[in-house]
Amino acid sequence: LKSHRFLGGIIIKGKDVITKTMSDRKYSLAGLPPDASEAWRDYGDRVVIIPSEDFCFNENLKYLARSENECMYRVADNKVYKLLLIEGQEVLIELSSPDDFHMNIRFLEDVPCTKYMRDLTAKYIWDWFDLGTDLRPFYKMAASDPLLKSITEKHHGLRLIGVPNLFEAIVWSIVGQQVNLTFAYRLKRRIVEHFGRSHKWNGEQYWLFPNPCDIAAAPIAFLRTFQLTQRKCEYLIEAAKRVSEGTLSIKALQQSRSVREAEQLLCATRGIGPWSANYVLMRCLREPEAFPVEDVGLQNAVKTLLGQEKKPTPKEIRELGQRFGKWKSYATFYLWMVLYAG
DNA sequence: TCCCAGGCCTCGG
DNA sequence: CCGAGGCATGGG
Repeated sequence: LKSHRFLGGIIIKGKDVITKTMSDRKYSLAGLPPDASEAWRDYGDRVVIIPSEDFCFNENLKYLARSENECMYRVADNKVYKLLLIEGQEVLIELSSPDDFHMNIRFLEDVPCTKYMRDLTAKYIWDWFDLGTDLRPFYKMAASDPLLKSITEKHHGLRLIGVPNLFEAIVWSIVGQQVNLTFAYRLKRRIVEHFGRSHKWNGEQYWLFPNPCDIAAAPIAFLRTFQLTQRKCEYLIEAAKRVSEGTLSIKALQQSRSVREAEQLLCATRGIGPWSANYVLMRCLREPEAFPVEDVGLQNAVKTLLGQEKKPTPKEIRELGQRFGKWKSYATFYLWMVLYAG
């Protein structure tokens, strides 16, 4: 298993000077926790994840259940169901928690026959829930921040749920531009249900996200029938080409020398602007300083919390970001909860 | 009908 | 470099 990490550096963004301190992150996207034997226990037919502290399964469930139209997993009866592709093999899992802290991974249908496969599955979940991050410094910062204090207390134990698949993160960021979320989920579902692989279990269908090459080869006219605009069709196809060619990859982004450079790499693809780039860096690359300033959800959350009439301007949001330091992405994620959970 | 939606691109200064 | 305007499309 490879271990990746961003490199540190200084980046200049507008008038802001941000000091990068990424190397202090304990584990990253493809890194195992320091001691896997302490992070989960393998019981053969199931695996029990043992998070580090500051984890509350139910808070994460609230985020996962935010939309009825989400097609990449299913939340029902306080359990999460998801189809994974591990080493080319389909693995259907059920996630539950007996005590709101530990997570049980149950393998539905075929139990992976090797411990290696079960370890990779556990690691996927570990990464998906960002269990390698020590949230204590964030909570310490948030406790004295008027904007974050109440929501971080209310949703204590919420993790920044990731989108581990780069292509999925990019597609979602393009599809979600300038349309309401209900519609965006519908668009994504149409794409996934046409181009993706699925597996039926117990009367429900579970989907893998489509391969970029299939979307790269799709005619625009056909994508248009999903009610995507002409522009978005072009953007999706272009992005799909770059991901399938390898021009855009997790590795390339991780090898960027700064967040700024990673942002520029993403923005080099037509249709990916500052919002999409930061969204992808936040959800897929887990860049702590990623900050989607243009995000209307973020703006509305701040507006609500401050009880203002008008949405804050991007400039005001950027100023807020200053005091979030290297926790901008986490602050954003928690602020979003204002919209889902009231 | 009108405004809004988890923006991006182009183009004129 | 920046700001305004156009783009497209469904939801409420």
